Amino acid sequence: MPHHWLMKSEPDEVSIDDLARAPGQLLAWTGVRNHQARNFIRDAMQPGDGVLFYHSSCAEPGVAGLAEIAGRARPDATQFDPHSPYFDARAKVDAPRWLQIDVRLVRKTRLLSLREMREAPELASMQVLRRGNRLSITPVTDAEWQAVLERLEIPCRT
DNA sequence: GCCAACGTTGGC
DNA sequence: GCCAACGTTGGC
Repeated sequence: MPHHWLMKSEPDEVSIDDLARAPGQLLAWTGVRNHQARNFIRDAMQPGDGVLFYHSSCAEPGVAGLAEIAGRARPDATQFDPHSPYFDARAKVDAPRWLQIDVRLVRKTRLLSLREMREAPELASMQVLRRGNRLSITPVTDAEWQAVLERLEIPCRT
């Protein structure tokens, strides 16, 4: 049973256009430093899972495109890099603490703004919209996924 | 294990 | 820049 996800990225760091320009339109999703989000990568994400690529902490927050999980979880390389802002001194190569996973662009979409998402009754219970939510990766239900695609006027995949 | 202090997230 | 909300840290 495939899952769907919403993954937040600050466009100043990695935007939907960065993903579109990447070789193979594929990027490793690194820098997750929250246990719950990491556990989604480790335990639940499967190749082919749908991803709502969400721009956060920016002038126009919202869903900026569709992507898909493109590989398996593996140790996040940035945890071992002393020059990375995501360096974790407690992580060891033989005992990694954090995971990354590849994400491939499906298509860029119009921006489905946070405001529009909040106004959509079908999206009212989305985890990402819940008060106080700070998780950078949240599950998206089938119904929410369909509703987002409808709002973006994109035919649903089978 | 408790909990105050502090840091981070992220919309506005 | 503000601030609510939440996570993490570290003394006890």
